[in-house]
Amino acid sequence: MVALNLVNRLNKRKQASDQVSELTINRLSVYLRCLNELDVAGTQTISSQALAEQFRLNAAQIRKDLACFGEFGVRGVGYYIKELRRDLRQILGLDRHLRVVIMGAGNLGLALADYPGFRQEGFEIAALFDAANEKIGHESRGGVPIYDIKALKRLARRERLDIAVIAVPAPHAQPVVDVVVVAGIKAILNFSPGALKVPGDVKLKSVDLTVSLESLSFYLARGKETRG
Amino acid sequence: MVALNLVNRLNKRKQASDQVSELTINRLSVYLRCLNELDVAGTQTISSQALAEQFRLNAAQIRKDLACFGEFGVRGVGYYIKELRRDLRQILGLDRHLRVVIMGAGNLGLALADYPGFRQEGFEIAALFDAANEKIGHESRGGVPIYDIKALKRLARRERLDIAVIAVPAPHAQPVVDVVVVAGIKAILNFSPGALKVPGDVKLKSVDLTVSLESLSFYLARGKETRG
DNA sequence: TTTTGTGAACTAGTTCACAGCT
DNA sequence: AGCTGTGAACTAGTTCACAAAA
Repeated sequence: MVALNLVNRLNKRKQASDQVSELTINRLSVYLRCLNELDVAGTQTISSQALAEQFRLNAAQIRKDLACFGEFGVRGVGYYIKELRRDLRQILGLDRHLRVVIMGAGNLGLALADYPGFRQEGFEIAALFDAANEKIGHESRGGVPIYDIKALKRLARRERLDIAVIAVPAPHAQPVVDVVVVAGIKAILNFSPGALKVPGDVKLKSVDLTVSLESLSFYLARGKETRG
Repeated sequence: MVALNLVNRLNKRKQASDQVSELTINRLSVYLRCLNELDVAGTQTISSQALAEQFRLNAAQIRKDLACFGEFGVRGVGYYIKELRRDLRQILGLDRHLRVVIMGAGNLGLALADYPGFRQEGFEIAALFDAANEKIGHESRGGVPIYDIKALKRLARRERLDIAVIAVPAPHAQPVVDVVVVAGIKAILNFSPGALKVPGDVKLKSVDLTVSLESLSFYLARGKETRG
């Protein structure tokens, strides 16, 4: 009976082509983290209302976000945490092992290689790549090996590499991205400032630390003005 | 004559209370970086159209963004790069020295402390703070000193600290943020996953690396489906 | 003529409110 | 009774298109 319900729900799942917003995807990831915590705490079910209160969000928003992918709730009850957790992991593609490489074995690259948050949810930091001879052959504190950037294409051919993280200085970012693209990697998380060009079939996501800091600066300047 | 025009423009500047969107602020920071590059390259003026082409953005968008703060362009000409650069720096509050502290002297905190992008545009990494005795008294490779987190309040009283960067493990994030808030710091850049609570007069900006990676994972899973 | 600044039109995203299950 | 799923209403953000200025 439960099994049949599950099949029904999965069948109802909407087509991928519906074009889901990036904001929705980001929130699914947030919901998943919350569900993980609730699951560990032993909670069985949660309503969209209760979940919304966790991050001062609107309950309808959560329901709409989930509705992009099917019907996961039970009216009068809410969502079964274990079930929704499993469904979200599947939607986000976390039900398989994902191999990540980090381009640039400088301070930032090395820190990201050993960042515990990346290890969770099935991500594996497979390797670091750098152009500097003195770094090649060594490894991060956490044991991630550092290879020559020239070896990326070879490694990518030998084993599947899913995501590349760009942690090289700004002037090298575009050439390094080009190497990543040629190696056939289809998803890039970029930490270097400035715009990068990638082909249409490559998903690029950028985290711009300078922009983040400068926007905080704006609110500081603005705040003073308002209060003054 | 030029001086008079400048005064006119600044007088026209709209009130801060207009409530400018965060997206606009982020873009201003992007425009500024572009203007810096153009200025170094010796370019004198640029039209919103030409600027828009740099990051496949709409020209009207740029003009609207700027219009939130006044009239900076010259019809038939475009924008004088040096002038607009100076105006944007002022709007973003970058015309003064900003002091940044980093909470957490782990891999990530140490990497951020020496990150060259932060040094630009007037940001100074004043100190790292950690709770681990064996770290206190040492410094980052780049020479940023590591202090005891208990000393934050004292330091904040002695010298102005503008922005705190949270680079501690997730379970410590909220308590550390509380310490930062008590020390009177009004802007926080958070790298730890999960929601944090701050009072209304503190501006919190979060960069969630797990969410970024998981959203890339979604597009990988989705892409396969579409192509398959 | 060129290009800004901006109202109007459009598009995307959020919230409301309620029918319909359980 | 309680809570989901969703159309309708609303709000925010983007793009168009053109009058006005240099």
